[in-house]
Amino acid sequence: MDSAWLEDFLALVDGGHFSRAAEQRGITQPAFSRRVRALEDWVGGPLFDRDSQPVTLTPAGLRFRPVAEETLRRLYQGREAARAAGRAAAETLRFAATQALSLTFFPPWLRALEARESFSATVHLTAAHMAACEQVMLRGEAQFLLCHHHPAAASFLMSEPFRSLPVGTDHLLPVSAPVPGAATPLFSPSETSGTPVPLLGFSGESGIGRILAATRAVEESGARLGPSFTSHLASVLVAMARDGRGLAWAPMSLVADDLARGTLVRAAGPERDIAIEIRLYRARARQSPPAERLWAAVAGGSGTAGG
Amino acid sequence: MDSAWLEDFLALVDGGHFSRAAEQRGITQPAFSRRVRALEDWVGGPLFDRDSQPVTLTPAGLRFRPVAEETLRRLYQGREAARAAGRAAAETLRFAATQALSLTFFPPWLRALEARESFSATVHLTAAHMAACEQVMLRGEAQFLLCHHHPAAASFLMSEPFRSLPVGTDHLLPVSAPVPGAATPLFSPSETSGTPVPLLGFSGESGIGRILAATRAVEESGARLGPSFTSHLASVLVAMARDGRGLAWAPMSLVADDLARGTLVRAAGPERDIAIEIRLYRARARQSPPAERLWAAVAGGSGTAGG
DNA sequence: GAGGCCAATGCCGATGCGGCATCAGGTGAT
DNA sequence: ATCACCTGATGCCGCATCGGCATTGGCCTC
Repeated sequence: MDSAWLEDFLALVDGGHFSRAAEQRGITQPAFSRRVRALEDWVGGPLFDRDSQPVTLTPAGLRFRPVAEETLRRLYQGREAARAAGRAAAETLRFAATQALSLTFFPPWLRALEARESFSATVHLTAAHMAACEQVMLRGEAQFLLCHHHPAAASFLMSEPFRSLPVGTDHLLPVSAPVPGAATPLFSPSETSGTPVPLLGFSGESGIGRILAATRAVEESGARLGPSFTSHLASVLVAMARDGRGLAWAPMSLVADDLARGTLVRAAGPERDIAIEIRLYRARARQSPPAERLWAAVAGGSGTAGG
Repeated sequence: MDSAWLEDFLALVDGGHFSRAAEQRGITQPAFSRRVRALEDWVGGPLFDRDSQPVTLTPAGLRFRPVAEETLRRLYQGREAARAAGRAAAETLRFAATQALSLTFFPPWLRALEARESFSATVHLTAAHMAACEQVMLRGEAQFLLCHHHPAAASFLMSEPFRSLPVGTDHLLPVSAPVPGAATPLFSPSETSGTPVPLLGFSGESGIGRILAATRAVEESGARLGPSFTSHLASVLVAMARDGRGLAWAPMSLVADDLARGTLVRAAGPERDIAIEIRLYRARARQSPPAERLWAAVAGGSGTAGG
């Protein structure tokens, strides 16, 4: 059943004459006649009484008329809706970001970018731990991934089908709640007393955890550390540290406020800070125009492209 | 837009694989692939993400899915409804009958026919005056016409494209209200007193009027008659006569009750009665099966066919 | 009875569709 | 790492179908 047949049908109902309706539909009268016949064959009975002038609808045709009208209306309406949905999806910028960056870095970074380049696209952000973010990127569910990067921590994101740009810098540093009333840490890697320092550690899915493991930062701190709690969520570990539950390595972006307010203090000197980058990753394959515009804006505005 | 494309679309949504959906749809995978592509071209954007296994819907496809489902449902539903409408119309027996026969003759005649032949078809009856009935037959809006017939009253119904069967006999007779308290007519054609007898006459559209005109019954009655009221409706004239307003020629079928009850009396002796037939007319052209069955039943059960 | 209008039909050429064979990308097993 | 297999896409070809043209046949009007 060709939807053109329905248009033909309505044109004939409207015009009342095969030849006039055919002209309106832009085909010859014989072709038009055959298409009407085809529709009648499909329905299974005559729709028009050709014996009267102008041609009139049979009972079957009378019943079929609203069907044809509604079907066409729904079809064209549906097509428009699908197009709109496709367009909206194409213009949506889909980000993935690790949770730490979603909370602190992403909002002002996006705002600055929007202010500078006046993006109007809608934005979708998937906040997850690093392993989940990588899966999202692999499945193409996000166009961009914002995460921490350290040369020692390998990832397939550094491989051929992906590219990245640096968009900021950060530090990983050990923090702890302060000793009550003082500015000295409750726990510190340099402690040598009997009980091990309780460590608030990252589980394997975490990007920061990978960096810490790769740089052997914990081991090299020289501390006797006992894992007391693990999470893949930096903010959870920070909350635990704030509560005096142990020592945690956290990104500066996440604990700057706490350090300023004194609710957390450095547990080691700045010389032990691990410098890390914040990078924006994308698949090398061509993305949607809005995504490409964003990439160009990031590349042009903030740093040099990297592989 | 071919509705088959919508079926293909839903099959692919369901199956998740081009090759499996193609098999289900009874075509090869390449052809199926092209038809899906054709639908996508028509919609104006991709509906499936072919990179995932099984293939998944894009946002546009997700939006289009209910459209495809509803469109197909409405289309098939509408087709069935149209078929049913056509079938019902084809199985409806459409009669036209003059009003006098609609009221008295038609109901018991149809009941007897149904009892004898066990028809189940629905019946439509158009009751109108003779001229309107003829138009109905000419336009094919009725398959059968039930009316009075007299050889002297010509009609195109006696011409080649029509056939007829006698289904009963009747008489036209002059009637009048009785003289109060007696069984003699208030008005009679044999009256010779000064004032003319008021005539309740048929207008030209009436079949009975034509017969009376053709047989010159009124003139040959020898009465001095003054037209006082005309109608194309026999029952109206009878009601007027019952009210003592004059003399009317009426079919026996219509006034038998009145004569039995004495609310009307004969205004002339039975020797002046005009014998008429009740005939069933049809177009010679082949009619619907139920109509042909009815015709055969009438022809076989009650009389001999006529031209 | 002739002419005009209307829809149906026969015929032909071009377009398009489907099938076959093949290609290309990705995955899993050895 | 390689091969086998499964996925969907594509080039090619034959055939069915569709549309246009010319014509027929029916009906109405003048």
